[in-house]
Amino acid sequence: MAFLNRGAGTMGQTNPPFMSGVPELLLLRLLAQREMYGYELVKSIRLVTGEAISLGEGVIYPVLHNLERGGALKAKRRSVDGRTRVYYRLTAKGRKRLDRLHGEWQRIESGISAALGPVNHVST
Amino acid sequence: MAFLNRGAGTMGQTNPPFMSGVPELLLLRLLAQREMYGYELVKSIRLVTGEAISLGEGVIYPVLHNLERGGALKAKRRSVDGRTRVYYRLTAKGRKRLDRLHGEWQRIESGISAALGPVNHVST
DNA sequence: CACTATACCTCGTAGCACAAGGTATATCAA
DNA sequence: TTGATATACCTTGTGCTACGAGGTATAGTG
Repeated sequence: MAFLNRGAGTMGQTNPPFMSGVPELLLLRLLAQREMYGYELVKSIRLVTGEAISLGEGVIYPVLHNLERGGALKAKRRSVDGRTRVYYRLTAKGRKRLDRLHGEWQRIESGISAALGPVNHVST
Repeated sequence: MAFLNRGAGTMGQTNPPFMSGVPELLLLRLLAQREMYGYELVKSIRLVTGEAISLGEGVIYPVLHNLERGGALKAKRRSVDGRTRVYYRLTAKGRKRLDRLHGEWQRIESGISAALGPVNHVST
């Protein structure tokens, strides 16, 4: 069935692993509440997830850059106390992307929930 | 800080991506209910997740083999209608692994839930 | 003056999930 | 008979994500 290749072209294009994009989702979500800078986002993610998820700067910064390049975020450099911060703000495009990713996540999450089980509540 | 390398040894050992291991979790969970064979598991995952998650044979079989090698599963070949099936059964070790992965998943899932939002309920 | 915290960044790599393809048998239809 | 479809197993190569490590620079503290 190699002939019904998705994108056409040179071949060999794989779909992103089904569980990926969570870092992106978290970033977009946080930035939907207020504008923040990278280092702050790193700390914030650990905080809001109750230490459950801890993403390093090596994960955050590249994602931030990608999102900006894609037009989902707008960056603004600002100097505070002699330190340069890069603040990110969600654009309309980013908002849409957030909604899409959010939906995808919910689908997956509820799928897994269903598989993991009835959770053995008190039965009727 | 390269000196506080986790396992010691040759260097360069990375942690598994924080969201991985879900295929494994699903397989273990299904096999905790009853013994099944590979091809059946492929279909089953699509079913129980309500089409939300669809893992191909290229994902399932290798994971199955790994789990068996690790002693979490016990395999048994059986011939049905002239077709050879490899049935997998959960071992005690597999049961423990399932519980561990299940716990980890819950931690992560609730972390993400928390981040994604209070869901804007009626506030006090 | 060293150490820690803040704040940005990039590079190399490990590991995972993926598509594609390959083997073989059974069933059904043309 | 031939071909297609479904069952049932498998492995190989690769794309991509997330990861750790490391690098720069400034500010504050002991």
